[in-house]
Amino acid sequence: MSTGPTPTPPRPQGRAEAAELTALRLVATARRAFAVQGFAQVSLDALAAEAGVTRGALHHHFQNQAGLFEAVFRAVDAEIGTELDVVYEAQSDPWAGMKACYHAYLDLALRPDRARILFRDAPAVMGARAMDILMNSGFATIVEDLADLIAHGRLRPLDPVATAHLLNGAVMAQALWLAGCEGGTDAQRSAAHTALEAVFDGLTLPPYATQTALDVFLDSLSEQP
Amino acid sequence: MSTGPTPTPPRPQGRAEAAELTALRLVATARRAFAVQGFAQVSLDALAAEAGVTRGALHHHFQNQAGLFEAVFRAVDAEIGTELDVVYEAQSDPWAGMKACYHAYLDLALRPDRARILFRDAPAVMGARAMDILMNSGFATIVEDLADLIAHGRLRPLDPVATAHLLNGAVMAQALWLAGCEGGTDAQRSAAHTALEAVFDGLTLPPYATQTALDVFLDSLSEQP
DNA sequence: CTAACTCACATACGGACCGTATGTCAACTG
DNA sequence: CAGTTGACATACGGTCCGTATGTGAGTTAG
Repeated sequence: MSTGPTPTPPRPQGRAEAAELTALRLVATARRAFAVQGFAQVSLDALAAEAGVTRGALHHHFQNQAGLFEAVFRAVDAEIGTELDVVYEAQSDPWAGMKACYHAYLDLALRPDRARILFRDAPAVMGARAMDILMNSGFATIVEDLADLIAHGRLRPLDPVATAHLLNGAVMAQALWLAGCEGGTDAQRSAAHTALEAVFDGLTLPPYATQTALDVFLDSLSEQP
Repeated sequence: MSTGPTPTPPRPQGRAEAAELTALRLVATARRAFAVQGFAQVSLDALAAEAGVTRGALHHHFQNQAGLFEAVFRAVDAEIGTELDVVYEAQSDPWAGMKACYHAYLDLALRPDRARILFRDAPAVMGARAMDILMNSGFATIVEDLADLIAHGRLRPLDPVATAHLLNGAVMAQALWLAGCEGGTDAQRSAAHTALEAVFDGLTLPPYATQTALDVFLDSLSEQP
């Protein structure tokens, strides 16, 4: 067999692989353009030229500008998902892992190259589907983990599905709000994290639910205007 | 003087009044169009025709489509402001009045003919200025009232400006989130109100800060999925 | 091995739409 | 009453998008 055909051919690149590459190149180029210029300011002509193809190729892979945007949107969402997997694995405790993921989501999703796409343009371009997609990313996993935590007595006996909606809604609200303020000030971002921590405290069993995080946050308001 | 010229002439309508009328007509027509079709789907040709003028008149009053949108945006924001004044006056207690205003803001701003303009299209069209304008609507008044409440011992000794930012940010985050979900379900809306009430509880002095509202909300999650 | 077929992509076309530049006529002013 | 201002209409140029059609390389069947 010597240097026989590898299971993943590296060079030959049949027609299908080449097509997928151009689609990926278009998505990558579009992502950069959408992030810095915004959806409405991006010209498909310029975009295709920058990607080294014509608009014909673009319309072959994506129905229209909104379709291309949705592909970019899903790519960014998926990318955050894989990064969150790393965050989760780094924590030994499942409850700590879940909390770390929500905190990390705020930072990861609000990165300048992502915030505009996810939270500023997506609602206008995709409507309610935008938030639906973001909310349901890894939703099933969250529900499972919550059910486990509740079953093991780590959390109050809440409905896992409703609680997952609550947590996702809370973090999404903070993200939308901060994205609308150009990422927000450092104080605003830390306030969002503290508010999130307060929600987590509320989910734990009574001995842990002291609402200390919210108190600390409110007290800090007295000092730094 | 008999029937001399009234201070607000009802009929004659000089050139200035007529011009203002057409501008108002354009804003009113645009508001309806933006609310139902969304910014990007509105044609200025059709808009001007529906208002009974040409696009030349439109561009005489507004620089471009974004300028017209911003006029509509500010009109909606101002309209909510006057409605909130009524809500505030209906409450005898200043703290109750402030709380009622924030709760009312959620309902008033999320009305179907307003939510899309304020929270879905505005961030894409106007950028960060959108949230800036909404945040600063009546901001000075809120700060004054908070300072009074704190001085009279109704609230914890917090910085009024920072607290006003906190409250406005909280209600704006809830509104943005619900607007992204097509107004949200009834359960989501009541959850937003409950979360808001929890923040209010946290601002009151220790004897009142029992976080009961959040507890009630969390307990309710166990029953209705 | 070759001929037919498929498909990724390019080219060409028609049309909607926007912003500006220019024209016009009524209302105001000295 | 003549000059000026300003509100609005008309006309034009240009950008951009979506589709329809053409083409040539890659794939497959016989």
